[in-house]
Amino acid sequence: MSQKPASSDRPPEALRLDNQLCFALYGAANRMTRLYRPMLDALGLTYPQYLAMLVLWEASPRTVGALGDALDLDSSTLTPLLKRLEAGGLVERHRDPDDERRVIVALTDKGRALRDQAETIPEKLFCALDMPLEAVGTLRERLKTLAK
Amino acid sequence: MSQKPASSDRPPEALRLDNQLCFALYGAANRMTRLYRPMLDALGLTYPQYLAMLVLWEASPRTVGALGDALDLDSSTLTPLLKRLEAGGLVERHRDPDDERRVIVALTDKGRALRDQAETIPEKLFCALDMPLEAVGTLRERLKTLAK
DNA sequence: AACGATTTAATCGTGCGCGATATAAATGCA
DNA sequence: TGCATTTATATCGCGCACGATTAAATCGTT
Repeated sequence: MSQKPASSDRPPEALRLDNQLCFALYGAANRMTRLYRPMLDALGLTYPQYLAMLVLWEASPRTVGALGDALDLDSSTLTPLLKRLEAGGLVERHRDPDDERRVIVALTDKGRALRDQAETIPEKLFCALDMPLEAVGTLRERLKTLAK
Repeated sequence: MSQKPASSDRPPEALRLDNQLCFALYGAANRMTRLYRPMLDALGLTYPQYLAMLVLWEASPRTVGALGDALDLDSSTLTPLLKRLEAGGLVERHRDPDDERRVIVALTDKGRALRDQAETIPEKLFCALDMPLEAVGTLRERLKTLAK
């Protein structure tokens, strides 16, 4: 009954899009960005900018390097992003006098104030997800350790 | 003992980066792309190009719209990507004679042949993940339904 | 003090994602 | 038939991600 698949029977299961963790992750990440977009538009932030602001709301000032460590991004991504946040008046950037290689990124009053508007976002997003709180936590922790 | 957090005690738990499903997803997706990159470089493909090829290896030819449905991308993303695949000789694009609005994307012999080289990728990636097969499947299915 | 190695950030080019818009073909319907 | 509407793809601009490179400051060793 069973038969060894000939070359023409490919793709094998392993290459089917449906079986790819990578595609599930890719699609979920794209959909998540779309879910945030309308809320972040109201704050004048993009999705990666929002993540950078989360880091700064926890601790400001921070060096570019420290931000990069927290977000797992390097300066070629962060520098232009931070310049846009600076242009929007949310942060200030200046060289560290103690080590001129470093650039210190600090929230402005406007940047700190934006946190108040952001506070409603997690709740709204949780509702949009329509998923038990515990399941969200489980998934989040699983993703944190994925490929790391 | 307990105290109501004052305004200065923010950010509240809800805004902490550690608690964000969106950031876990963002980071995992970035890391996944990095994990694939060396393998895909060998095939001359980017990560989204690889996903498009997976779709075509399952069924070619397909219209741009059908590819977009499968990948959840629209023509503004796909058209340039497909032009690059065409420039690389992996696909051909031509208008559907039965409906001149549609563009049909078909694998070339070279595009079909690339599948042989791609076949080793899922196994290599699974090893790199270092995660039980069942856990990969569970995570994948969970992600498929996330925010959809 | 000198000088090579390391660290830190910026710059540049390429390829996504996607909103907004454009264009052309097909369809609906009065 | 004629014309508005809908559908399918393409175009354009912006903001990431990231590899490769550059430039400057600091560190370590002698």
